[in-house]
Amino acid sequence: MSGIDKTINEIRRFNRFYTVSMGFLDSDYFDTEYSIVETRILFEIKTHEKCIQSNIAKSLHIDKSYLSRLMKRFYSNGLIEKAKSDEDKRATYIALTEKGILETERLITVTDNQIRTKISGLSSDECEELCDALNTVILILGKEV
Amino acid sequence: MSGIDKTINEIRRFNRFYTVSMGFLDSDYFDTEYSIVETRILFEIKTHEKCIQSNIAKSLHIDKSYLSRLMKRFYSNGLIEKAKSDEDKRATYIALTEKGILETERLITVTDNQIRTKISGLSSDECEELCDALNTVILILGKEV
DNA sequence: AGAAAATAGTTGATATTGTCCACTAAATAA
DNA sequence: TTATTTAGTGGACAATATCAACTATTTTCT
Repeated sequence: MSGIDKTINEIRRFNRFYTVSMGFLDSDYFDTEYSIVETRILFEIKTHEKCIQSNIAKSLHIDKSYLSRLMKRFYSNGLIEKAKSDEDKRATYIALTEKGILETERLITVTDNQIRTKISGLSSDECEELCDALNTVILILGKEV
Repeated sequence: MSGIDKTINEIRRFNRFYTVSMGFLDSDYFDTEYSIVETRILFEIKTHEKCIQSNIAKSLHIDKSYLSRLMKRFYSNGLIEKAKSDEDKRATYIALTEKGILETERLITVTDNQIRTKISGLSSDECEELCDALNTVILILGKEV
């Protein structure tokens, strides 16, 4: 078996482990009112200036019409505000409202606590080793994308 | 910030990266006729002797009624066969049929190839480093579950 | 042994999530 | 200037998932 094949197997094994371990399969695992995708979108808006829908759709690989509807809901729930772009009259800049910021931060806290529970038994050496390992994966795979 | 907090942040960062990178957000990314969960179930059946539904439901964290319906579909599509358990008359042993085995193997090949594409640019050193890192994550987090 | 609780699995009803296509309006390329 | 691409919306619908109620066993507990 070549190095590539070995790596593919390892990635598969990791994916089986990690998706279950983090609860990506059971979509209400992070027991908030928001789905994983919604959480990710809110985070995306929070961390990007002059955020427009098509960029979110591209970076998260989600359907633009689906995103449009989710945005509509965020808007009616008062989580986001819109501002017409001057540079491009088709586009709308999206930003979190005060309420949206609070809500997103609450969401982050909740999921942080869920992660905290998972790793509560780790020693600081293990924490460091884990961080290094995760970072290594990002560095290596990140070059590929 | 404590080591734990740093680790939580790193896990969040990793999750953001990895879910997008592997396409877990865009559910048709692995462009097969099967969802991620379905693929996982078929794999679970393939790798376990005397497989029963409640075990699958537990290990993948999915709803038993939902699983029941998916199984029904696998059955009508001729992917699985059932055998009454003698030890427990409530339970049914599930196994892949010949067709189910072929189908699952095809599925594995397809997803393998998708992973292969992602990592095609890696050197063998990078492959090894990646494997080590993934394995480290499993070892450290695996103790916790 | 017998009552109570737990487990395996199914089904109805329904909610949530996501897709596909067609469309308008504006921007960019030819 | 015509053609193509891009930003975003909405209708119609399909796929995915949840919840509660139910039967039939099995296990637990006294």
